[in-house]
Amino acid sequence: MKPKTITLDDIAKRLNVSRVTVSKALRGHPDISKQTTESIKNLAKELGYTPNYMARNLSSKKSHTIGLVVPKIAHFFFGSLIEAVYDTAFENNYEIILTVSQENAEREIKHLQTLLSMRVDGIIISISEFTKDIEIFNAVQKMGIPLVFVDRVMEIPGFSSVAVADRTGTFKAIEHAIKVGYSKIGHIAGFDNINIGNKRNLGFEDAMKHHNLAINPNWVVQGGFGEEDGYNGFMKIYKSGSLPEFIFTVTYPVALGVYAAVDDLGLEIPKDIDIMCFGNSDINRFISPSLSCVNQPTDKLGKSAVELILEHINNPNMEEKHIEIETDLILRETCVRNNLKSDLAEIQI
Amino acid sequence: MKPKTITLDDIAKRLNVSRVTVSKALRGHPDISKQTTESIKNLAKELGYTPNYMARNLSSKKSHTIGLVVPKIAHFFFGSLIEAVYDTAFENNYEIILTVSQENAEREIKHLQTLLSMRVDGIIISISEFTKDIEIFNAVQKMGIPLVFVDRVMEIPGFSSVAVADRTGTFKAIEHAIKVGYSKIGHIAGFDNINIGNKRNLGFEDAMKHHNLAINPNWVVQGGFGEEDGYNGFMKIYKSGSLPEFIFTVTYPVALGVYAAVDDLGLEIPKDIDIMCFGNSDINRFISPSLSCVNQPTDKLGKSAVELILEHINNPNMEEKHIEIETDLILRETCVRNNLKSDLAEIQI
DNA sequence: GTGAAAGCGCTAACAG
DNA sequence: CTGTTAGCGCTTTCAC
Repeated sequence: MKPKTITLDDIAKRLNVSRVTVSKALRGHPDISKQTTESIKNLAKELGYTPNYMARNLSSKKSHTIGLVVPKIAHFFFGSLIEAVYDTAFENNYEIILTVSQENAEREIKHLQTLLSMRVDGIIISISEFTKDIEIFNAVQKMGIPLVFVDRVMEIPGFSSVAVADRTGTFKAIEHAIKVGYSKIGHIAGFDNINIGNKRNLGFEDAMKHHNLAINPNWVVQGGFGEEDGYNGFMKIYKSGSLPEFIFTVTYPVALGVYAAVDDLGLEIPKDIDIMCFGNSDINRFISPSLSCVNQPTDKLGKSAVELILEHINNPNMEEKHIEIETDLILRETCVRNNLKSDLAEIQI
Repeated sequence: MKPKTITLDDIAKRLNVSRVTVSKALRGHPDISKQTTESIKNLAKELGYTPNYMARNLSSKKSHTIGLVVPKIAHFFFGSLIEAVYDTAFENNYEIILTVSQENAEREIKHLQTLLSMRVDGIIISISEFTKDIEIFNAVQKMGIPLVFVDRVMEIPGFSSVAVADRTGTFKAIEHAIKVGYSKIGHIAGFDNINIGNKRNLGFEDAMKHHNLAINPNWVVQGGFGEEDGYNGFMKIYKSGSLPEFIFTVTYPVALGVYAAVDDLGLEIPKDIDIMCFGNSDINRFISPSLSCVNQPTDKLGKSAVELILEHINNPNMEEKHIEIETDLILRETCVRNNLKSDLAEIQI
C-alpha cells in the first residue's frame, strides 16, 4: 500500500556508486568530487529522497534534538519561553521535542522517560508545581544526558540552571512601592518548596527589613500560582480585619484573582488597595487599571537555556553553571507615585 | 566518557535467553511465559534499561509520533489548540513533534521536511498566513504520510480538514448585532486568499444580504490578522468621513487594534462605536469594556484533529473527510442590547 | 514458549 | 576520491 520510500541504496544503484558515496555526497563531505556530488544531489532531488533521521541518528548516535518539558503551554510566560527556545534551537539547527506536564509530577516523569528513550541530546525543563522526587533526574544523569533547569529550578548537584533574579526582582518591586509611599504592605505568596515561591518570599522580606518595615503576618498568605489562589488569598486578608495599602502577588494570575476579589467586595484598585505582581503578560496591559509588574525577559531566558544545554552537549565534561537573568519593572497604572496615571503610557525601569 | 547504555542484549546475556525473548517480554507479548517475563522485567528495571525508540521505530517502521505545525505559540488560540492536541495525543499514547512556522512559508516547508525525515506517522498543520505553494503537500502525499489541516485549511484533494464554522459563526455575530439594533455595520476583514479570511467575509455578506442591509464599501477593510491591522483598518474607516455603528473584526488582535485607535481618537466603545470579533481570548474578558466574540472551541478542534489523523493512520485507505465545528457567541459588555452591561456577567449562546 | 536469521537505513572507520 | 566492512538496537518472520 504505502509507496516504497527511496533510500541511499536506490540512488547508489542507479548511479553505480556505493551507498557510502551517496551518503557522503548528500552531506557535502569533502571526500567526494564535485561532479559526483552534484549528480547524486540531482538524482536525490529528482527521486524525492527524504533522509531517514531514525536511521541516521541510530547509527551516528546523535539526534540533533533537545527535549523540552514545561508545565503549561497556554500561559503567557511559558508560551513566550517556548517560543524563544524554539527560535534559538532553530537558529542552531536543533529540533525541539516539547512535552507538557500539565503541572503533574507523574506525567513529567513519563515525559522525561520518553525523551530519554528518544535519545535526545539534551533536556531543558521547567518543573511542575509539585515535583519533589529526584530519582528521575538521577536516571537522566546516569544516562549521561545533559539537563538544564529553566525558571523553575531544582537544586541538584551536577545540573545547570537558568533563572530570573526572583529575589532581587521582588526586592525592586517592594522598594518601588515603598518609594511610592506605601508602608502597609501585603504579599500573596507562592509556596516555599519551589524556588520561584521561595526566592520571591525572601525578596519581599529583604525589602521590608531593609526599609525597617514590619511584616504583618495577617497580610501574608502562601498558596499556589493560579487565579483562585489570588482570589482566596485576598479574601483571607480581607477577613483578617484590616487591609494593607499595597499587595504584591507572586504571579499575574494571582493578581487577576485579587482584581476579581476586590471587585466582588466593592472595593477599587488602586484607591482602596494598590497592587503589583511578579511576571508580565498581555493581560497586564489590557486590564483596567493596567497592572504594573516585575518583568521576566522570557526571550533571554529561553535563549540562555538553549545555549547552555548546547554547551553541555558539545562539552560533556563542562562544570555546572548557574545563570541569573536580571528583571526590570514595568510600570503602568497601578503602584504609581501619586497615582498620576493619566500621562503614563508605560515605562520600563 | 558516556556511560554505556544498556541494551536488550545485555539483559539477554545475563539471563541466558535470546534478545528476542527479552524484546517480547518487555512488550508483554503473550509468547513468553509469565515467569520469564517477570524476571526479565525485573532485571530491566534494576539495570535501568531505557528502550531506544530510534532503533525500535527504525525496525518497526512506526514512530508513534504525530507532527504538528502551527504559525505561532504565544497566541491564545494556538496555545489552547496545541494544548488540546497534546492532551488528546497523550491519551492515545502518541507523541507530538511540534514545530512553529512563525507565519513564514519557507520555514513551514523546512519543518514539514523535517517531520517527514523524522518519519512521523501523520501530520497536523495550521498553515501560515502566507502559504500558497502546494508542492510540499504533494511530496507529503507521495510519501504516503497522512496529513490533516486544522483551522487554517488549504483545499487540496486527498487531505482531510477540521475547521470551525467560520461562515455561519460570522453570520451569527452580525445577526446578533442587527438584533441589538445596528444597521450601519462595518467589517475589518482578513485577506480572501485564506479560508479563515474568506469564509468570514462570506458570512458577513450573507448576514447583510439576509437582512436587506447595504454594505458600505468604506466600512469594509481587508488586511492581516494583527493588532496593527486593526489599528490601521479603523483609522482608514474613520478617515473615510463617516463611522458605522458597529464593527466586526476578523480576529481578536484586530479588535484590540481598534480599541487602541478608538482611544487615540478620543472616542468611546460602545457609545461611539460598538464591536465584536471572531475568536475568544483571555484578554477579551479583561479588557474594558469586555469584548464579545464568536468563540472557537479550541479543545474540540484539537481533539478532532488528532482523532482524524489517527483514523487516517490506522486506515490508510480512508477517504478524505471534512469536519466543521460549530461556534457559539460569548456576550460580554460590547454589542449588548440597549447596552445593559450592568447585570451581564457573561453569557454563551 | 523460545530463538535464529534477516534486515530496517544509515554512518564510521578504515583500506585501497 | 571511492568502496568495504561492520554495526547502531531493535523487531519481524518463521522454524523448532
